[in-house]
Amino acid sequence: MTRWLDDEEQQTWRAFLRAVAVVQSGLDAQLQAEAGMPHAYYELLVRLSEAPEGTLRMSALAGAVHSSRSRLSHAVGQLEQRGWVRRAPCPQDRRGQLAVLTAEGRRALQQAAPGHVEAVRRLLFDRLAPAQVRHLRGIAAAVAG
Amino acid sequence: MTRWLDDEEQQTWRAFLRAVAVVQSGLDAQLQAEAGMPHAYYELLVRLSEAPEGTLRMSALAGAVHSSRSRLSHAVGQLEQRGWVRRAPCPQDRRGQLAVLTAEGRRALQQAAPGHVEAVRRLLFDRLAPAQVRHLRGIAAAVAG
DNA sequence: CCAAGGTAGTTGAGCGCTGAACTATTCCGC
DNA sequence: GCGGAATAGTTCAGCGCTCAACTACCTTGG
Repeated sequence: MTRWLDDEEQQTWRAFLRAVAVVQSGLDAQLQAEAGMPHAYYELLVRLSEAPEGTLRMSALAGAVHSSRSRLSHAVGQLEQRGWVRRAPCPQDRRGQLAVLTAEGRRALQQAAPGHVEAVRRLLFDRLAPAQVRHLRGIAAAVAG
Repeated sequence: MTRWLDDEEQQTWRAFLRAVAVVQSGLDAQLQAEAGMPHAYYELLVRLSEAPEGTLRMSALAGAVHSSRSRLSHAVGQLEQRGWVRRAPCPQDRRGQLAVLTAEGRRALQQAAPGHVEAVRRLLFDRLAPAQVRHLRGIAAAVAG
């Protein structure tokens, strides 16, 4: 009944898990060491920095990083404590909150970015041939669904 | 100086992150819901089940799943509390500990496995063409390093 | 209008992980 | 052999996440 994995699939699966672990832990280690933030927080800063006025509704930000509302609320709380983000009431909807990137937050992001990009290259792109990078794009898109 | 990501790399990277998040959260959700354990614990049970006598030195088990000693110690503590693993002193090295899969642990693994494999297929393999699976293997191996 | 249900966001408890001490044992060079 | 370094494993504090309430506000049907 169960469609078990054959040997090749098993190997692919385990290599996949290992690769993901290597990339993620490497990424988190680099950001934590050099910028004092986990990767999830870095992504929040990136999304905010790309938004007009560095501002996004909480729910829009949650959607952008595919995070739960709860997680985002905790995370923004942390970012706020560090002075990288501030909350503001949403004019159109009094239930809503805006997350606003502060100047200090933008500075923190700019300082973190080069090391982060370097890590992304070192951990992922530099290890792949150009054809593999092309393939990865399609694979990732298909899996992301 | 910094080798920034071009548009295509950016898209690949974000798709990769998203794909990984989908697979991991889907996997964890399935195991948590149907077997009451996180994926990391499932992997420990798998590695133990593959070892002779269902037994491995703590450090060997840590190596097998690429886990820190600290993390493993906590995890085995949990598995022990659930009766799925027991600890035993290591005869050759009095510093050492053996993690031993119990009959109950093996049963828990057998019950969890079909649903887990189904999730792996649904989240990863079913979304990829055969050629993509072949490519993924090489990519994952290269990144796992 | 206004009550019922949906939506936005927060909060609190508990879990798993990390990194840094800490203990106990073994290994190694003199 | 013996004293110092390395190794095995545990423990603790703190962090980020999940899940389930909970509050506050908006929307919609009667």
